[in-house]
Amino acid sequence: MQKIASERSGFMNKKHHPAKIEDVAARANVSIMSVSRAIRGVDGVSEKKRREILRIAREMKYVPNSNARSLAVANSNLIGISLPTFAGEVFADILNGMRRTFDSAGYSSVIDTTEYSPEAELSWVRRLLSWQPAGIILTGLDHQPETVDLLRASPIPVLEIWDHTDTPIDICVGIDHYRAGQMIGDHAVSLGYRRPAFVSTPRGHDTRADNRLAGLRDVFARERGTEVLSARPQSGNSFATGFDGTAELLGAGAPDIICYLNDHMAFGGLMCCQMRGLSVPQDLGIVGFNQLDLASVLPRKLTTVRTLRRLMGITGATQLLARINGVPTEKSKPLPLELIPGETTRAQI
Amino acid sequence: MQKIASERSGFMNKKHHPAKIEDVAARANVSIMSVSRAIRGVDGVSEKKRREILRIAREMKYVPNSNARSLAVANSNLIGISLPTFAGEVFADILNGMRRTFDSAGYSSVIDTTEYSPEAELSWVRRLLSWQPAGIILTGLDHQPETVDLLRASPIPVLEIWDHTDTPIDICVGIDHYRAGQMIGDHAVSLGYRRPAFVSTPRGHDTRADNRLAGLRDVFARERGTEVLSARPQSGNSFATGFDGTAELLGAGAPDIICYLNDHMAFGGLMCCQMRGLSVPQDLGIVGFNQLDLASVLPRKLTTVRTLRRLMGITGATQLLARINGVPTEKSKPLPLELIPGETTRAQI
DNA sequence: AAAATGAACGTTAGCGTTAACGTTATTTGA
DNA sequence: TCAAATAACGTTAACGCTAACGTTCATTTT
Repeated sequence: MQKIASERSGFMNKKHHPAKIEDVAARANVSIMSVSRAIRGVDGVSEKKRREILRIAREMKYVPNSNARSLAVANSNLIGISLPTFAGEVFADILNGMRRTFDSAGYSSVIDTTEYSPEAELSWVRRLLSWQPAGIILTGLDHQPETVDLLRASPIPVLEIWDHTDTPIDICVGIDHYRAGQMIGDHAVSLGYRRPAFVSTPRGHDTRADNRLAGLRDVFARERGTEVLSARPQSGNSFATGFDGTAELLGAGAPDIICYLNDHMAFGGLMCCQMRGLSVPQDLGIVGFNQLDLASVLPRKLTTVRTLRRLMGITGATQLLARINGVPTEKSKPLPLELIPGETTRAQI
Repeated sequence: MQKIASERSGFMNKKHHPAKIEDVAARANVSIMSVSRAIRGVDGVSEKKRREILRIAREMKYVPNSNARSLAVANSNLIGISLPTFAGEVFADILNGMRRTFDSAGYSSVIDTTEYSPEAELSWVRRLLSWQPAGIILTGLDHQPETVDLLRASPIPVLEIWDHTDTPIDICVGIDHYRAGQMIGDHAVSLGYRRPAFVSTPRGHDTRADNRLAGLRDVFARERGTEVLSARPQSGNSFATGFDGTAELLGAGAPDIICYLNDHMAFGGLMCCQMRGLSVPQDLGIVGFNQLDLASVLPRKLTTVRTLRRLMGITGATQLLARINGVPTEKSKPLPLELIPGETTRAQI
């Protein structure tokens, strides 16, 4: 004597309410559970009935309610991801690696960007937790204390990606940005450069930029006893930042090599040099970072550092999936860096 | 005589189960409903008790279960978004515009990329529908019939963005790509060009590229009676595509102007010309699209078409929110295009 | 002073699904 | 041939939350 659920709406002057499992069951003359089993592909229904049920479900345009499912099984197949920004290739590459991995494992990813704000990250984490995600991914290591508390208190696996530390919240996959700065410094020193400079953005919370600068600075302090000039112009985009930062540095001091936060900025720098009639690498060395797509068409090969971003995404996702499935995993996994010598720095002296 | 829910786990050798509303209620000596009301900020609790409850909830690190909430109220504050790709500035710009708008209205967005596959779009739409989202956004107009059926059958508002049509699934905000192609064609014709070519990617389902090419083709057919050469190399990225496509076209015919799917490809083309010793615009005209960041640092201003992508995102999101709130909205809203004459095409003759 | 009001709570009944356990036919084994 | 095993179902009770309606008790109104 149960009433059919879809009748609850009294009269339906608009689009009618979507079918639920109950409606499919009624129409197929089976119990709700048989429909549930048929839909999920678990056994407990005969092949004949399963086909029949699936046919009817399709006919009725039945779409399972994930909220009800997640509530019943007390978890979801969502992976929550926090990125600083969608701009640029870097995070898009990492993201693609992760997504491909999650997709093929049946997980969906929900993404938010924080624009480099730990407060925004915290509010995202709060929202995420309310969805009972299977896992959470944060970019970098710079979090609000409450973010860390919340995540530690929850049973949900957490991956910190892009940066590297031995003491992650849970697990960590990334590169050592300080080491990257050192690599660039070592290379520059080996080529005989003496007056380095660094261009990045004025973002308060891009600790990767700070770490790379620190690595570079330490090498030059040790090997040459020189300071690293630094510019952080507030420009609209990476290309402009590189251009403006270079102009600023060329006005302020007389660097013989400028290192940039990424290849796009380095390109902006190259354009600035070209405009001022400076030749690269004769008058000035230029070093990028990340080996971005742009570099593939430049007539002069850019000196840069290769970061395996896609691989990082895949590795991170794989590690997180392992954690989710209870497989023991390494706390922290650093990815290799490779300095790519190019023609925007002078040849070995 | 109700048992405390958190005790259900028998013994808790790991992190204990997260607190639920019931636990907070017990600890605060009030009913579940008072906690619910306090958390949601609706009235029905005294200020004194509300503060007390919120304090306790925070102490217990209580996080509401969104699945249960969505199930109970039969909707969510999710907006599902489908994009072709995260690569490139275009969709990142649109996305940023949309996200900002949704965020400030209290909605979260869940995003998926289809890599230009309508099949992938369909499976995403299916998954989306199961989450009872408040709205759905698709990029472009090229969908599987079943996608359209599903969305038409559901009561959920749908926005199609980036492209333009008078017969959207529900509502539509974008630009007319055919018109954009015509604009480029008109400009090229007015500058006296006679042998146009077009470079894009080999993606089967980027109908925008096809529409722009069609617009360009029709103008040249009408005004000059000439064909448009076309190259669609399978390269790794936009820059390389532009480079390779240009090489291909220069080998095949003798175009006097090449139009590209976007500025990045145009830059690849410029680099190809530079390498071959061709001077732009004397030997060849170059036209980009979208006015991307890169263009801001190029020494020679690129002829391109400005698209208001961020505005498009904001407009689209605003329209969709209006639909969600039952406010009457226009079916379809085209955004303006502006041709930006530059120095990579010859001056008016 | 009795009645009417309203704020501040609590109770009940779902929301749509699944896990766990029943029940009924059908097959199998000795 | 009959108990035992198995396949194919159905029933019941959650999952954590909220809408709708009850209840209580201090105010206000007449």
